[in-house]
Amino acid sequence: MPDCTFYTTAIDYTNAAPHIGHAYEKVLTDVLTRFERLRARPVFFLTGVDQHGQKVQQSAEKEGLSPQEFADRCTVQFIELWKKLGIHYDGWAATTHPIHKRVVQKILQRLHDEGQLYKQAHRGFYSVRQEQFLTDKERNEAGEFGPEWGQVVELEEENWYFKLSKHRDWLLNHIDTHDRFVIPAFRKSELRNAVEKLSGDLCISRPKSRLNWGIELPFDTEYVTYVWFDALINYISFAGYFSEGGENLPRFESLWPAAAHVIGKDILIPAHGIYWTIMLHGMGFPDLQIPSFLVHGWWNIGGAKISKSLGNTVDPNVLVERYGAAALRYYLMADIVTGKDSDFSEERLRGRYNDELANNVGNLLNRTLNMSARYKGSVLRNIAVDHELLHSLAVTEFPQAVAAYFAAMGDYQVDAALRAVIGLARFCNQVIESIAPWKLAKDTAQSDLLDAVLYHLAESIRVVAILLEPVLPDAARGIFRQLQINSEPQLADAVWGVLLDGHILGAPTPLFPRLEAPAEVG
RNA sequence: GGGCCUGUAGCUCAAUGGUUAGAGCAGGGGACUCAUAAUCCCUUGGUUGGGGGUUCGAAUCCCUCCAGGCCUACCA
Repeated sequence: MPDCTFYTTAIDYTNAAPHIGHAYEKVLTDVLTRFERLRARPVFFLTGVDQHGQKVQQSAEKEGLSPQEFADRCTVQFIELWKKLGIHYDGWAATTHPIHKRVVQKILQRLHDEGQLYKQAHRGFYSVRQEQFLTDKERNEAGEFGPEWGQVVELEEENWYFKLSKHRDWLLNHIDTHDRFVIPAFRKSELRNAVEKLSGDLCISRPKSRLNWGIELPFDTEYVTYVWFDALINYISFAGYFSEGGENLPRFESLWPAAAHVIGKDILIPAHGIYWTIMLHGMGFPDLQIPSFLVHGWWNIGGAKISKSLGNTVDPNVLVERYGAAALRYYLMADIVTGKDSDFSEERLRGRYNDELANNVGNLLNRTLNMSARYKGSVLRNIAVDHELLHSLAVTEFPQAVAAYFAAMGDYQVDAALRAVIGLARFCNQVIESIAPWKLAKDTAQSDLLDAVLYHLAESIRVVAILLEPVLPDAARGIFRQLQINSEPQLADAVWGVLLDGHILGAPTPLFPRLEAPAEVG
């Protein structure tokens, strides 16, 4: 078993600028990773870019660049965005990297040596314009290939194939016997249906005469590797598989199998659920070494899916500039149920941020620190006072919120985890209204109760900060600074009673300034 | 055509076959003054898409129809 939790994301295709869906997947994985770090468990987060393939080659040609130049230029956009969003990854998978090429070629060579690959001629209809073979799927209702394909010729071409179908029954059994193989469960049944229909093998090559932007087959240099076969291997090539040492890669045995490949619903079938899983099995990985998939949904816009042709793409860079990384991260985690689709709305982004972070959490911190400074000189006293509501906060609400948070995070339900945290903060605001510390401050006989209220609030806020850390790492540290806690947030401290008697709180500064709608443009 | 999924308050979502289907936001009314015009309380709002069935009991299980999404295909 691995001793380090390994999360990966899909690697993004360097053919277009990142959109909100790319950002969501990386933030989600970043949050899962930070959660592991927060509880002091070793974790490795791998993400990257998929740079080979026909579309990159074509786009590069259009702009008069080499494929590498084009891919590099696109790659920078992703790296810059991850920096802005605070995505803290441990490994970067770029498929044009020599390490990756070497591993892909070693795998291919071995599969070839073991007789798992074969060469076969394929005769079919080929679109010269689109540079691809057409199947019956591409025929229109009249049974013809439409004008969008340009000149269509019938030709014969030899290619290399991976014996996929002989693993079909194994895969069905694996699906049936491994509950967490695909999360959420309904995606698993979709995959199962697809596998049952599986027939035929996987073409893993492209002749160089058609496409040369790829990894050369080591045993047949007239061909390059099909882009999916190449790309999927990033999950192991950058995790140290077949490492020769000295490459600054992690130790493969400590990572594998991945706790979750975080992917979108569009690439479960067939790419990951069938191709990748069978590739691993073909390479000799036993059942226990087969990774799991966490399949997330899509952000729609106005009910329609994001597409360049509809022109409804949302540039995450614009959102970060407009609202900040924290607001975007929070919204992307809070307003979608992991696995399902959601509708993107800037109004909801502002609404949830203002209500839940600014008005609820931020203001709770602010009013608590203010009252402490005003009434108690910012000195926290841990005094035992018998008070029903405070008792219920410390003994019931607090542990329940922490437990709900853990349960939700364990199921990748970040939205539910956040609800638990916000609920705790909300309860604290209710406690304040109910006890009204400003009234206690006018009566010296109530001094101990006033101290107790402030202590309970500070403790709750401290843990709210810890629990928010995976989603809002900077804000969590901001809360710690205002509370004048010098340690780093960690889940081991998400228990009651850590702040000491006599602890001095800091001065309040609005932590989540309210967001306004951008001014209407023209 | 087939398969999978979804349908719960205006919106986003809860509710493991078990009290009178809940929460947040939005809407309405009020209170408070520590605070980021924040907060708190009360409140409006439901034929759980329709219909039928199983059950002592159904949002939940079964059938059917409707609406939507995704996948896939002339062999279910």
